[in-house]
Amino acid sequence: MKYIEKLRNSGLRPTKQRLQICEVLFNTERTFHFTINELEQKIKDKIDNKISLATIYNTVHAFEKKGYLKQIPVNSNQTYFDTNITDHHHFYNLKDGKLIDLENSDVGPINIKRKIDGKKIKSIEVLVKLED
Amino acid sequence: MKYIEKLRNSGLRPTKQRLQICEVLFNTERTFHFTINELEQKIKDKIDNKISLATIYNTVHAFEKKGYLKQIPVNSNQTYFDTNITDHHHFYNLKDGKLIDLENSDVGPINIKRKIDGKKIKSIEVLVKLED
DNA sequence: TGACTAGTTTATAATGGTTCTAAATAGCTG
DNA sequence: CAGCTATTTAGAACCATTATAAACTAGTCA
Repeated sequence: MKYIEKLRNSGLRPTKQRLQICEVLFNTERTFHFTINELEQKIKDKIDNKISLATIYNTVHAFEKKGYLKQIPVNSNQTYFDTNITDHHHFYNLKDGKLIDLENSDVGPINIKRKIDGKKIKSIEVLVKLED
Repeated sequence: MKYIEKLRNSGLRPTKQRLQICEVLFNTERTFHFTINELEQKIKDKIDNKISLATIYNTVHAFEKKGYLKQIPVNSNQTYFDTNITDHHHFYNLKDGKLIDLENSDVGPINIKRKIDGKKIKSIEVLVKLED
């Protein structure tokens, strides 16, 4: 299995559950956005055995901490994640709560001119809200 | 009271509670960011009578709908609001969860080149996460 | 291979921000 | 003032997320 190495190299034990979640998250044609609930559903559809909700939360947070997932800042009661970890931005369709990737070429470079003493920039994220 | 007109013009009855919340939110030297909990505390400090939490939620949402407040997209378990309703962006200090305004001149113009059929852009928001 | 140990998984309970409910209250219009 | 509707309120309900603590498992070392 191709994810065993990846996990071990990150200091995460390659458990059956984590490997299965890797399949769902990363063994895809395209990257995608998801909430925990949507991921839970996807796992149910693709995996025979059950993975508990707590494990899904644990795993998603572990993967995020290792940089395999990104959280997307959106105002919603649910947390959105992205399997596309490259620097990029999002449209957020207010009507259905769906996100759409924006390529960097669609936005242009963003240059933050102001500095805050003792702090460094971890990320720059642009959210473009869409309405009808 | 200077907020009576403002409220009436928006179709909101100028109740005692709403006027008091207006004082806390808008009768200030500077604009500021807040969560509902922080606002609740501020109200307790400045107002003699009690305003119920439900009313605070109702009022904040009513004001947001009327455009007197903006929600700021941040990944947090709490919702952040801003009394500065002009177009501007934010630093988000991950350490303490505090927001800092970025002037538009600190960021430069953001030009979204991609269009989505049938949708128009409601807002463009940049969040710059800060770490140590 | 057989423990030993630390890391994981799991069901379930707990937490906490937010929303709902339904009854009491207060603006507004005539 | 009367009557109507909007608003306020305490408390319950909701629901995403986190904590708990017991069972399990991967990795290690003899």
